Amino acid sequence: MNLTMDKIVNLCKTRGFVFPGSDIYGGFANTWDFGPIGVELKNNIKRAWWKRFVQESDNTYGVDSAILMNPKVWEASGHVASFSDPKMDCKNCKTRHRADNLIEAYSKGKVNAEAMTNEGMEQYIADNDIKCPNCGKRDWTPIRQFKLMFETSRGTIDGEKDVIYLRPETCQGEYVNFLNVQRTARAKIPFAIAQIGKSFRNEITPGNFLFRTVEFEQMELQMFCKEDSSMDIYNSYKEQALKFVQDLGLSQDHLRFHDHDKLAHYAKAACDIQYLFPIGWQELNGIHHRGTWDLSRHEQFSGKSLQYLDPFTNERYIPNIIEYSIGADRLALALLCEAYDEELLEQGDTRVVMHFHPAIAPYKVAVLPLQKNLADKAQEVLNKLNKYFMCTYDEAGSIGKRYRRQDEIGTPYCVTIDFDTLEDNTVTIRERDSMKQIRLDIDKLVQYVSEKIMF
RNA sequence: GCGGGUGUAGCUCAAUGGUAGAGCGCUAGCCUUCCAAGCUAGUUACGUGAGUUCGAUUCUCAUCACCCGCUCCA
Repeated sequence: MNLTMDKIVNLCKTRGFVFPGSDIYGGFANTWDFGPIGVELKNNIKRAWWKRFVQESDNTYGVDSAILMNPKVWEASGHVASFSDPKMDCKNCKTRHRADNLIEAYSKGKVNAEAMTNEGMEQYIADNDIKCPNCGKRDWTPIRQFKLMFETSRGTIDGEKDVIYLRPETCQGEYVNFLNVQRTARAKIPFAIAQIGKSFRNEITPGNFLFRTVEFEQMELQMFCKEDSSMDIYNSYKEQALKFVQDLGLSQDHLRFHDHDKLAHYAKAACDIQYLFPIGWQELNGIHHRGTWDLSRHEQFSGKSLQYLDPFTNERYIPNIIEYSIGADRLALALLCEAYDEELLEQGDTRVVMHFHPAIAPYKVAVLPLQKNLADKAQEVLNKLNKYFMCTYDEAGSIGKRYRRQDEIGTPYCVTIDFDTLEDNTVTIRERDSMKQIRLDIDKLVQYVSEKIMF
């Protein structure tokens, strides 16, 4: 099977995983709305991540910080200064380039373009006759800034508004709460703060369905540690991050580490886990050794001490930070791609089966009366099961057709009520992947399914 | 923002200067005791605006939206 993004998008739209944002207005570029089964999938993914990294960890604490933060946070983080790129277009071949990259490439890194003004960069490019790397001509537009943070304003009186920003990353919410969490949780280093939440980036060229969107959800944690153990922790998170996505069902063949050779100015080490999407190898998550940069900057900009007092040695220090961050939407996309399977049928047709791990499948159980006159009993069973997990019900069409409907959205179990059910209180439970059927007492269903869907 | 492309039922596609059809899907009914049955009925569309024309879904222009490149990295 040749898996394309189109197939995934199509399935998502027709079955109700994901719809184009603002659909009835013709859409709104690079926004997507999760539909009835998409929201279940995504919630299950978030729950699985939280369970693995917060619930089952003895030193990780959650927060849910505000999206809108004091603008000084973004000055401290460097986003106000650097999160807007100086871009120039080549008028000849219509390609776009970053002025600072052009200068640094030309000078082989000897000139620090980040320290230059836009006018300075334009002048430098003119003086040195820097040409378009694509077509070789020098026919540039002036530099324009592309602001990567969404701006909004606070204050109801026009003209007296303060510019504030939609957060471009969630981690600052952990950094500013570092001591709050440490104190109230009585946490000792090493410990981590985790968060799941939305971030916003005014990307120039987003795209590829859920892969890059202007509004996206991050699942990330910041581990605060001593410098001497920081590399061990960094490496440990690489392994944990890989195991997590493998446990969710991503195959080993579709995953690889990608260590960065070019590091951000604050980073001591950085590594991605890449997934083989239909569009090629792309980043799924990142693990970054951020050193003391973030907390030092916040100390500097806030004027508050962010030092940790080690209760064993009585030394005070700013901890190192290891960041582990994964995109929830991006992971959902990877899992949709991984689960997607087309089965060849006799007439040469195909049908789609989604092989989700049961823990992330939108519906765990579909309750199906063999015939419509068994609907009452089926409803009774449904009402028992949906106290424990997400279920669906279907009585329309033949039983085979209904099994296929469920296969197409990845429901792992179908429970069929037949006439024997009325006599002996048993049902047929049919498993998606094996298509095996067993007979089970109704009162044992909850336990049976619970064990199977455990993550 | 720039260049190219696209726009007809929920989906996949047709046809046409005289306002549109199919398959799939979906809904209801009949039938049916475990993997796409059958029969009957029903369901829904020309992105928006202007121009040419007696008349535009079709031609022209504009506009909007989306897709693909130029970017970046959760």
